[in-house]
Amino acid sequence: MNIKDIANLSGYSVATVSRVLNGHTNVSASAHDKIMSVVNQYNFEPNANARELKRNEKDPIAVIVKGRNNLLFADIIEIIHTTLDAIGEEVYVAYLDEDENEVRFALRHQMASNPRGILFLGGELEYFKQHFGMIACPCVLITNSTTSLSFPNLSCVLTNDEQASFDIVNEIIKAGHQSIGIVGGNLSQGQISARRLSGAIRCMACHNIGFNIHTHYEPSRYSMQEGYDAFKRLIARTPDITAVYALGDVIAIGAMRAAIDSGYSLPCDMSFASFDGIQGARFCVPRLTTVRQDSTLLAQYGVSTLLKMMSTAEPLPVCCIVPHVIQQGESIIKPRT
Amino acid sequence: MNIKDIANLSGYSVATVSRVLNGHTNVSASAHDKIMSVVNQYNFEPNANARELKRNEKDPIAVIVKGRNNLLFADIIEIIHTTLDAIGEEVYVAYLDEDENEVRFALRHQMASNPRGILFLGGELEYFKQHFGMIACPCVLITNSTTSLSFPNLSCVLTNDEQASFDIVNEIIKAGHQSIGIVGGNLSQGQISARRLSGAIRCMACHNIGFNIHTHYEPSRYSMQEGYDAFKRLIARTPDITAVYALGDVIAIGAMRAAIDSGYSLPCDMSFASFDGIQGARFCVPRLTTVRQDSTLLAQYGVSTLLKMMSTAEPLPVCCIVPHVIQQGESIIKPRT
DNA sequence: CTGAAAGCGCTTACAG
DNA sequence: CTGAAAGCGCTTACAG
Repeated sequence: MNIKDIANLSGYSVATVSRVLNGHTNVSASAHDKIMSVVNQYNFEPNANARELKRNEKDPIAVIVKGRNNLLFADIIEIIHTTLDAIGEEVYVAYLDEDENEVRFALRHQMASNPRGILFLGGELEYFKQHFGMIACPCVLITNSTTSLSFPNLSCVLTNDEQASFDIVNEIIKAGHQSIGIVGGNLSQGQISARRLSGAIRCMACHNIGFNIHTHYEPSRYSMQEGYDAFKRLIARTPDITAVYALGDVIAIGAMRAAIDSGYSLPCDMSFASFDGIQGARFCVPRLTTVRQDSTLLAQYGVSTLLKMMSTAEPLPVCCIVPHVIQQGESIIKPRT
Repeated sequence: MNIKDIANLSGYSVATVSRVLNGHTNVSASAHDKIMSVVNQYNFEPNANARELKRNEKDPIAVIVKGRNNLLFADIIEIIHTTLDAIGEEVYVAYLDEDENEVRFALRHQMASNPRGILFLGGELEYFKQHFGMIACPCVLITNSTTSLSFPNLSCVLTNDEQASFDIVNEIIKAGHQSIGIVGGNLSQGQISARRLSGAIRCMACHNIGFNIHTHYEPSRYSMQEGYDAFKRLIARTPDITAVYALGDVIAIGAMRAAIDSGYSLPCDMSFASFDGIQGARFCVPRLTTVRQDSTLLAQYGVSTLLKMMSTAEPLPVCCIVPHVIQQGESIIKPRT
């Protein structure tokens, strides 16, 4: 069943059928009604490949997701889908591993499908620096800053990781803690962990609290299991800490579980704070005090920025900082004296 | 940049370029080398729309996901992606709301894109009964049984929800509980919740334990917040229960939090068991005793079943039951006497 | 308002 | 081994 069949069945030409299908107005009411009746009778949908091949030779908006196990990204993708569905935009989502080169992938995808716009969820700035120049369509990087790059077709929307990290560590310090361990991230790759760490260190410095990265910091990937293991290593090395700041909620959930298994009772013996504000943070025991990244805003600004760029002849790249908010839980209390 | 440009640049015809690009063997080594060198120089990728339009006029495998917030599905999708990527199959994923008609969607998608196969994650049998007859390609429904339908191009892979539910409730009863509340699901739609409930009831009946669905059962959608609320309603109505069986881990996590907020201490005052085996179940406090659905096997059997059907002229629909396993946690202990 | 025709970028018989 | 040509299912000037 194709447009030619519909033409035969309705007694009109394929051109007129095509016009009706695309909502053009220069069609008589009787042609419109006749054609739509047979379209509906057969539940006809035009072939997407042929349509895109002609239309403007542009494919749907692409979403390139870096990392498969990221609950925040999962949230954001859902909202992107909902928003774009609502305005009738198709979405193509590609999931890459954390260490894959997303810009290379985008280049290949551009060749094969010529997307009208690309949303990157997560990204390594080094890759952008090297290869992004060959990307032609408007793009938005969500959760990382591109201001150091200044490509004309690349905007970004993100949380101010450094300041947010400062703010949440401030909560720990306000409660009276002087020896704070930090768990999570990998400083050699991904500037995000580095920014969070640096905000934390700045906050401690402001309060004249010492921080030795060799003894008080322990890296970990963003998973419960790795958070669990990292806490165990940290506490074995530096048992005098009274509070832990985990660079992600999933890390914190693993770390808290490790603390409990190590005989600590929470939050009395050890305070915890973290980053992200995933749903589980509000239901775990104790509830996490965390700094919430607004996934809704990240997604909505990401989409609206991209759409604006797509509809403007001379796109003006922007950098959009989404507000964060301290979400009070029960995981921070005064240290034992 | 298209295949014609590559042809000009290399001095061969588009036909020969196309042959090289598709790995045909009837091409001279010199032509192959020359053409590949310019393809690589420009990082050329053939246009996907034009290619699919010609090739066999078939699009990638489609994955139709019912419900956007399902952690088990998220797991399964990830494995599907990985498996299919590895053999060079493209995947198109569509997320529908829980109450959308996935078979109608598949019909429209078939018209527009003519997929070579469809994987349904979740599905309402009623919709399949009504409209699936018009779907032409091989399909596999994951997490629900299609044996009552007998379409020649529809297989299924699922956990035996009824038996798994029986087994986990048996754990509760073995610990000595006599008054068990059940939280979760919605019996009017989605046979899965009904099967889980019925396995639980059968188990109680086997042990001569009474169960009054009006007092001891409380429905809930599959989310932490709804699990929280449902527990509160249940405990207000039926305070004499000593154990709760939640039909999903996320419901259980919400319900446990509600129990704690109601002044219960866990697991001493109230035992919990649930269904699914998501990652968080191993890190929450107390660790959940749950019956694990094997997302890896569900995904792998789903994919391999689909591929087999796609490669066979006369596909033989199968129903594949994936083993479940009781995952011991700390959430079930003897009731207080 | 409508139709005949060109063309989007590919693949694949067909002929050599 | 290679190329000229047809055709996949659409959309859109162009002409009427």
